Parts: sequence; C-alpha cells; structure tokens
Amino acid sequence: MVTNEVSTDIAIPDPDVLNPNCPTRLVLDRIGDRWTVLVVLLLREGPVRFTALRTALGGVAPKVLTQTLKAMARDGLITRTVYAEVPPKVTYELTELGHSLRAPIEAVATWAESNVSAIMAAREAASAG
Amino acid sequence: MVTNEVSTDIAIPDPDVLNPNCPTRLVLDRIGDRWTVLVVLLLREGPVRFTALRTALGGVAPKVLTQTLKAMARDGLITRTVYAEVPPKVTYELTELGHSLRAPIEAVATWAESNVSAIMAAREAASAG
DNA sequence: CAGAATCCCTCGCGATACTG
DNA sequence: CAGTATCGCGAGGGATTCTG
Repeated sequence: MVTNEVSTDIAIPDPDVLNPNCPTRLVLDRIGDRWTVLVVLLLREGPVRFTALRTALGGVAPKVLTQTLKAMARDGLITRTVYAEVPPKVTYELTELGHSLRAPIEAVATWAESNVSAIMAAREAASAG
Repeated sequence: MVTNEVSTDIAIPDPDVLNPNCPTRLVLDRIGDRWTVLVVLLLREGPVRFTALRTALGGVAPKVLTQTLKAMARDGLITRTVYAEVPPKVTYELTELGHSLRAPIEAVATWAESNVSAIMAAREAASAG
C-alpha cells in the first residue's frame, strides 16, 4: 500500500506472547522479577537451604526471598521441604517443570556473559558520542 | 560438614551472574523490563515503525516505548532510522547483536507457550489446596 | 534457622496533553 | 507521525525487628 522498503504492517509472530490477555505474559512477568532467574540457576545442582540462597543472592531481604520462593512454588517450579529438626531446616528444589526452565534461562545467561562486553562498549560509545 | 543429604554450601554456577557487581545483571535487568523482550520479538522480521510497535504492543504509553527503544539503542540492540519525509517516519531494526539475542529470547518464549498450561494448573491446585 | 510482620520508598509504567 | 513534557500511582523491592 505504501512502499515495500520496510514492513509497515506488523507480522505478529506465531506466538501470542504479544497478546496482553495471553497467560504467556505470566511467564515473562515471573522471569522479569529480580530473583526468580537467579534462584533457578542456584538450584540447578540440587536442593538448597533458605539462608544459603539468601547469602548466595547477595543479601536479599528475607521477605522478598520468601515472596519469590512462594510464587515459584505456587507455579510449580520448585518444591519446599521442611525437615523436622532443631534448628529448623528447609530446602528448596527444582521440580521437573523447574528443571525444564533451566535450558532457556541458561541460554539467556550464557548470552549475557558472552555479550556484556559488547553492550558495555555500545553504552560507552553512546555516552561518548 | 553437617550431613550429605543436600548441598548446604552453594556451588556457585560457573557464571558470575549471581555477582551483583557483575555487569551480567545488566542484561537481566533489561530483559526484566516490560517491553524489551516483546520488541525483540516484533523486530525479528525486519524494521518496524514506532506506531506499528506501539499498536502491536497493545497500547504502551509513548513515553515508555521511547524509553525502551532508547535503552535498547544505547545498548546496541537496535538501530533507529529516520526518513526525511513528511509525515515523519522512523523505523527500528535489530542490530547483529540484537539478532543474536533472539535465540535465547525465543527459547524462553517457546518454553512459556509450552508450559503455561502446567503453570496455570499448578497455580490453581495451589489455591485449591 | 526460616520466615512473618511492619514500615518505607523508589521508580517503572501508565494516561494525558502538547509539539516539530 | 513520532515523539517530548508532566503528573501520578501502585507494586515490587528493601531494611529492620520479632517469633516459632
């Protein structure tokens, strides 16, 4: 209708990730939060305790970590195991679903590590220009 | 040192994504925001105009979209092209770096689509139980 | 040790109006 | 059309304190 030099009309990608009503957004929201992704990474080798997570994450507020963990458990990504011991001991572990999320997440993480330098360079170039 | 049933000490995954000081966090932050991921998805077939993006995203505030686009351009993920026409025309396009981000992002999107139902189920089970 | 409760506060995101 | 300029809110995140 206009020119053909660029696609003016948007070809919606097969997924409906773009549809705000689509629950797929839920996943993006979850991944979008500050800690979920890192928790998945930390749990990949097996069960980890609350405080261990807290420490590894570099000082998250307990409230926030609890929130994150609860949300993840609610969504079936992790399980919570309480040991009848004193002092208390609770561990979190990836479910099968949680494990299946590792691949995509690690793909992103790997990309991040490989390309941070490029991004930083671009960023400095931008502020320089 | 305690028991061996679970890994109490955290084995930091090879990457240092967990280090708050690590710039890798930058990437997660960027991906964590509401629109970046969707923009990448929308740009995968070629250049797209501002309003087309806006429409496809379902009514983002122009200010927000501009913010997102600027941040992405600053980080070298997209380029902005202005056409000397009336009415004005500006297109955004993935850079090579931006394109390289597609794979990981699409992996997440695909996972999302495949597993939303499982997540929803888990969520309902949680609220039911 | 694991978390609940509380208070606080930034800032991401949105809505609206206006301009080159 | 492609933005900028303002205004504003609400949620997510954080620091601290307390308890089972």
